[in-house]
Amino acid sequence: MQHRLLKWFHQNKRDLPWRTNPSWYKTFLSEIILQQTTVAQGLPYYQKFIQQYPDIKSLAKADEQSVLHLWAGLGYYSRARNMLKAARIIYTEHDGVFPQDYKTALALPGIGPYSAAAILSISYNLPHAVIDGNVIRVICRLYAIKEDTREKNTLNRIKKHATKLLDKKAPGDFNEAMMELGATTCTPRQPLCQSCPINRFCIAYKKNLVIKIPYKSKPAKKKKLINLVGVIKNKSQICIMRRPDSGLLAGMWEFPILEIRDWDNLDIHYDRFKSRFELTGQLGIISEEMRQIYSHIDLRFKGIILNTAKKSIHKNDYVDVKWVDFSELKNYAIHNAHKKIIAWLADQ
DNA sequence: AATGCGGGGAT
DNA sequence: ATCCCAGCATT
Repeated sequence: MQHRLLKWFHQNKRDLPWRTNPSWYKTFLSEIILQQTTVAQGLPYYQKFIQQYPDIKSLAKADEQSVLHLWAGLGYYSRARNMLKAARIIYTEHDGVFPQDYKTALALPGIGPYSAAAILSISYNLPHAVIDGNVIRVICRLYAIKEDTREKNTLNRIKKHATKLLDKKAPGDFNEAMMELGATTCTPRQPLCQSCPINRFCIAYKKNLVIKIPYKSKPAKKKKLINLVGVIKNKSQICIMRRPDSGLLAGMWEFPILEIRDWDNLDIHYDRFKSRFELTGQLGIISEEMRQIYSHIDLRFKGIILNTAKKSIHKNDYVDVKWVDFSELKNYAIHNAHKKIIAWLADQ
């Protein structure tokens, strides 16, 4: 099994930038970026990061806002913040080299069981089996495991299989091969079982259960939220604020918002917005409804332009305030929902 | 064990 | 509109 898989991998692996002249740093960077993220989505970000921060020293010495700015749009922003923290620890406490044992790796911020196993196996050929979404799917099908993959019990079974299967001579290649197979052949919806190198070992394939496996229970329903997004203008300047360092979109810049229950009584919302930020001013145009789906929130929002004569403003829970020209907005780490507001403004 | 944390693509 | 994908940290 291992031999067939490895041979397939060597013949079919995708040509990805972290695979040419590999180093632990490239692996580290790519693995953090690819957490909860497809290669297609993460690739341009990897290119930007390796260009701007080519080695551990340059990353360790970067400031958080620069890293968040480069990360903006990719989501799960704590990954960026933790990656920076980890880089600083590696640089100052581990002589600038990624730790070579599992426990020490796991202690780094943002490095969990998956990333530790991935980096240690790929960079140092250490025998740790990775368990990611691809591996879960491949193993569930190989052994026709029908139980809910959200359950701890099921994951423990999968981990046992993965550890047993791991090729101890080439753990890095084996791990990459399993994930590559899951990403390109043993896919969720239309798996290419005919061209799978290990279909002869696959119980789900034999029993015609491939499309029913793996089973995953439904996640909780998303909470619905509605925001009024205030584009507060003083002459040519626009007000942006930075969110607190924890919680949703931590540390990111945005236009000040007001949470509302529905779109009725817009005049009242408008007054509440002004009193919340201790503003006076004239209401301008209001945008069409926009939408952003987060992992646990379904957000609908509209932009509303507000012209004010003064720059005094109340911060509320925000930690920083700036007045900038429209053209300067691109220099700030602004999350995707409010990039949609910027696109709307650009259209005016 | 459950929840919080983004974004995008396919159907 | 509704499905799906993908790890880590905190509670």
